[in-house]
Amino acid sequence: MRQSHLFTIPRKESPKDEESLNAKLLIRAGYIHKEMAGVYSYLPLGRRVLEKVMGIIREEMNGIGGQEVSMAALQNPEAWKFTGRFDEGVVDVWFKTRLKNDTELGLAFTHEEPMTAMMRPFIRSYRDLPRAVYQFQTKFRNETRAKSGIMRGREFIMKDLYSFSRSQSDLDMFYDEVALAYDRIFARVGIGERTYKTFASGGVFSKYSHEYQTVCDAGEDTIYIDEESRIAINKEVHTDEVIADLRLDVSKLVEKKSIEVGNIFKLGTKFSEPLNLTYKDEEGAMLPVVMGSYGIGPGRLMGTVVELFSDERGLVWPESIAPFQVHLLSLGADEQAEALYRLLSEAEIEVLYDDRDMRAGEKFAEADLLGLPYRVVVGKKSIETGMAEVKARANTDIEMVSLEDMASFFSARRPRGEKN
RNA sequence: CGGGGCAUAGUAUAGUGGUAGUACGAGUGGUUUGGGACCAUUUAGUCUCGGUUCGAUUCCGAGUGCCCCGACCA
Repeated sequence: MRQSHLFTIPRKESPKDEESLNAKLLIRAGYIHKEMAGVYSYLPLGRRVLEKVMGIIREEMNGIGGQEVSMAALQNPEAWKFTGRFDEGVVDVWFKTRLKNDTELGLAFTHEEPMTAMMRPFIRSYRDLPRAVYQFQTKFRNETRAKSGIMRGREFIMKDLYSFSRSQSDLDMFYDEVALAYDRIFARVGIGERTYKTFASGGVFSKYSHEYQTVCDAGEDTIYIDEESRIAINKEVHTDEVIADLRLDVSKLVEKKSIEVGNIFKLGTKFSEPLNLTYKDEEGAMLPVVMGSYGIGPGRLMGTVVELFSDERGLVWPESIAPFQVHLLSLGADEQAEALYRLLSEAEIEVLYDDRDMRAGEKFAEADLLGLPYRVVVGKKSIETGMAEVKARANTDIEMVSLEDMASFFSARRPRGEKN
């Protein structure tokens, strides 16, 4: 993409109505636009990052048999009445609205009830199980206090996966598969080694649930980590019983601030029973389906990466989720830069081409702010030598690469998992 | 929801009970061109409502918005 066509404009100064690093940088760099407290729009660059994140999640969800759907954000209270969760006294984050005829509706804050109800006609016997259904969908939560930029908003996209199994043991198996898929997702996004599968409070059907907590000072959560075993527990379950149960040594636990980037939860029959989602087993007995739910917030994940990897000059994207792989800057060598841009584009390398007529300093500063993994500078020297300078955003090393080798240079560095 | 703070051009900030200033940005002309250049010129602003006052952007009250701490958080 030509930067002269990109409608967003980086700015030098941080917005005064943001305190969190992720919001400051993403707004400055033109990745997001703030609509109101806790509500952000994604601009072209931000949208591309979000798509990359969702692409990785999608691949991993499909890899464990997930089938993607897209459920409505407007919700009929009907299904919710079976669980009592339409009641404001039970769930206080609802946004509600009304039809012209005065029927009350809810705006999705999660989808257990509608999902469970939707699956009823499709799950009849044990032959229809197991199933895993997921979506990327906008959730609305009327938080009393939005905070931390895109980390805790009132409207956000969530990947929510729901599993449907015959038995608790089948659920346990699938749950572990999801856990492994989550590990792969966080590793691919670049935060694997800082992300801990963390024990958190469970529900009626299991002792614990698990949260994926990424160690980061900007986090809202507190976890305790045993580095040797990589076992972590949320502060909320930091009790003598739990520590004994998990055979942890209190003295070895290290307290850390962290961001909850995902969670996995065994629901059991908590929803299938009240909503009457049943199947017939081999003997013809009607049994409730055993369910699980598994969430990841792609936007929060993006914010976490910003918090973790940015430096004083701006954003620093891991290659796997960068909006473009290469930032091509022309410094007074437009002809060569144009040719290189065409070459890279033909090789299907994602390039943001700074074809604007601006001073070098501004181009460098903006490139640093945008944080694309590789910066390629085509300047006057390139005209004579046929070489361009390649620099990774994450370090200071500069490599000279000939213009004709550039496409294969970057093809070899293409992040894994990408199809093109 | 409890507590605290803030609200001035597109952005970031000064300042004053009496004609609102600076920087960046943007427009125009020119000189520049490898780390946010320079000159000239133009552009544009006091959150809303009410009160005090001859006069309010400034003081007072309410509202709204935003930020932070806490509470809350499938």
